[in-house]
Amino acid sequence: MAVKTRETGFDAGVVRTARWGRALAHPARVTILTLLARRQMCVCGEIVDDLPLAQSTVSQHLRVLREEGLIRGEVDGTRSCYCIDADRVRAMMEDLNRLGATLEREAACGC
Amino acid sequence: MAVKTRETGFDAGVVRTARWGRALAHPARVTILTLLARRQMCVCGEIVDDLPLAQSTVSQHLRVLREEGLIRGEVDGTRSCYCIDADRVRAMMEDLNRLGATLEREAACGC
DNA sequence: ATTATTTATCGTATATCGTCGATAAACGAT
DNA sequence: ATCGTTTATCGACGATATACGATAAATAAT
Repeated sequence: MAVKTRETGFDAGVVRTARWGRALAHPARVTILTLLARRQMCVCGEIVDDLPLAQSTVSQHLRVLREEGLIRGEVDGTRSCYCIDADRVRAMMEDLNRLGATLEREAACGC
Repeated sequence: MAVKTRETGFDAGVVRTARWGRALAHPARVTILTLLARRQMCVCGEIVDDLPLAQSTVSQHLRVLREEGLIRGEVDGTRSCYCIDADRVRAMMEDLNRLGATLEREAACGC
């Protein structure tokens, strides 16, 4: 604890949690994740059909999720095949639950 | 399920989850929440002292958290007293854990 | 070989976010 | 009444985020 990142002055763990938040901060990205979970198989461009967004925009959101490690992509011929990275999802949920536990612990306040 | 918001075309539950993500998407806001949890009492401007940001900026982040309902504020004389809204935090964690459960359920994929 | 399909990236436009200083409002203290 | 303290809001500005169309690259299909 109390490890601050030099640039921002924020606790490193807090920064990590905030990055998870940012990854989930757009409905398109949450939708993509649930979509990839629903179909057991890695889906590719069908994601575009299920979203009210242009193909290039969906590709951007996929990139964000990929950069955070929540999904992995593989090229399969002309199409791309994405799937959830279970380990990273678990890591994310651990961080988020750690925050939740911290917040709920002493939530009894006189306000 | 399958309730879409008219404006965006996204599932309503997904939009709600994304809003939680957005609330947590900045280190300052995560810090504020943990700070309010650490001190049992509602703290006010001491938050500013613990953050590497200007007072007005902190006030903005407080506003975001307030708008999402995660914290509540009360004016006490010349100072403002904030504290965590335990119910909303619980609601947030429920939503996030629901997402987590969905994502981890069928994470076994051939990729 | 040509054509069609799929997807990532580029360029760009717009909107939202993050930040600060300045200011105003409310209150306590003198 | 005046002054200091605290905090929310405003205005401005740069930085990100979001969105789209166009394009390029790679492959499949003819």
